[in-house]
Amino acid sequence: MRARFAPSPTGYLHVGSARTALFNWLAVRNAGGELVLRSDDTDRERGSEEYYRDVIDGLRWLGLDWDEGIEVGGPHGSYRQSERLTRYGEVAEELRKAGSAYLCFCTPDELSARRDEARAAGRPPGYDGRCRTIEPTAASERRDSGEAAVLRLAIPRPGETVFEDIVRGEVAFDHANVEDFVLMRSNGSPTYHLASTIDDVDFAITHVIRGEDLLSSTPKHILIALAMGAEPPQYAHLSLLMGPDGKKLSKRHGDTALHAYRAGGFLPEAFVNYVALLGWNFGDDESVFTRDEMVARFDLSDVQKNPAIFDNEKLEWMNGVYIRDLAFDDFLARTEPLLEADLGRPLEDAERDAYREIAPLIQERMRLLTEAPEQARFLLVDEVSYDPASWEKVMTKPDSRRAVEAATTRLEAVEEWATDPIEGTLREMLAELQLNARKGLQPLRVAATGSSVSPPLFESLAALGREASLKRLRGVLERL
RNA sequence: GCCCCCAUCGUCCAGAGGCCUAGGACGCCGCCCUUUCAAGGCGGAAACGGGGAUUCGAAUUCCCCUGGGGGCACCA
Repeated sequence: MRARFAPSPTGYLHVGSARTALFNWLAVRNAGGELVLRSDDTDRERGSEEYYRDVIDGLRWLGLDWDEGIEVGGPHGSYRQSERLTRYGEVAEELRKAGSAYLCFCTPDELSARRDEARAAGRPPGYDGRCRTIEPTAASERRDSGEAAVLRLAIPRPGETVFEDIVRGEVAFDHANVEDFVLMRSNGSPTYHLASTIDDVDFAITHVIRGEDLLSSTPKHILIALAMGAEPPQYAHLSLLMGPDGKKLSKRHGDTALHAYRAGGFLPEAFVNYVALLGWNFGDDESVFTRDEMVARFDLSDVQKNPAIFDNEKLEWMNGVYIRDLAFDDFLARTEPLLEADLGRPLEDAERDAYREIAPLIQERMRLLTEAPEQARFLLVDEVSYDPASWEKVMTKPDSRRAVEAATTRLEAVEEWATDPIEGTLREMLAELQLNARKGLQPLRVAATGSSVSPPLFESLAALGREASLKRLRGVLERL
């Protein structure tokens, strides 16, 4: 099996393309075949190097490797279409000479006028084929004398293209609905249909796995391959990803660029696991599984035919599962840089130690890596800023001042500043003041961390250190 | 307008004629645990779009309708 992922660098890699890439990768790895990465960059107006890099970075981040193609090379020469233009020209000329394609001199204005006409009359809006009857030699002469011409494929008429789609089963298109489409533009550049199909043939691609948006273009690609004398590959058309409103996933639904998920604190493993579930299932009612397990069980023919809605909630849940699963060192390696970015400076040794003390507790309660700075910030700043809602909710209660006062006095006397002694001391305080934990401890939490939501209190105080903890308690006393 | 694809809880998937009083996961709602928040445990609400046909028997097969999606460029 040889499959390919062929993004066009006209935008950032978005989650829909990432899923297509993943399914290609899974199919290939399951079959022990090769994955080719090429760049369909024939659109030089919209393409850019920045997008090209973004696609590659995105695939690498997801851990989807390829065996051949851009960046890694391979036996088929350049894998960027912009560098294969002469090849496309050669094939186009061969097709024309063989009579499979013909020159067309209709102007864009004429074409769109006729298209509107046909649409209004309820006929298929495709090109009507009028230049097809022009004598080939006469046509070449007109072109050679400078008249603008495009090259069109002469679709067999009457006719029909039927193929067996791996996910959809048999699909048939009557050629009455397939126009004699353009192969070469009047400026001599190939269209997507031509370039892409030639590449698939030249690179010996056996399986084309792509989005359903290309389903109705498939007869065109099959017909080109056939005209080239090649055997068309097998096709698998994946349903599209939708936004929460059931419409095709797009910028309207927020940032759909893959890099936004990376920046948003998602783990690539979680992202891959979640996306694999969109249109496929692992079996056994399991939804969390490793990459190896996924590869072992993946089968294109099990892929769902209907479109799936991308559910950020479930992705976040899964991300939390993966975060909790991270080895501690790995967790630190992934979150400490975020803390430093948040602080705008490197962590000092003492801060690093403090963070590592409560990091296990933070790890348990995160869904996104980006929450680490929020949870640990109280350890790393001199002055906490009090969350207004938390202050209002907790500090305005009648017992708050007593609790903070009593806690301050008692904590000052704690000999060993560690979780257990702190807890012991504070529990005594609760008993003495006859306060329950909610009333007596929440004020301390807000005082120490600035928020009513934080890692567990005793550990937080221990990690904060005696001086800083007491300073914050006293500071609160002044405000109460 | 024309062509193609699709149709099970709010969402993602199980279900390939009787095992279905339709199963799991996310989310949601209770309860438990608990110093907050999470995590975890237990329980709950929640779906086969409609109509025909085939069959002793349809979520599962066929047809129609409806609904949703995609495509119809000298874009990819």
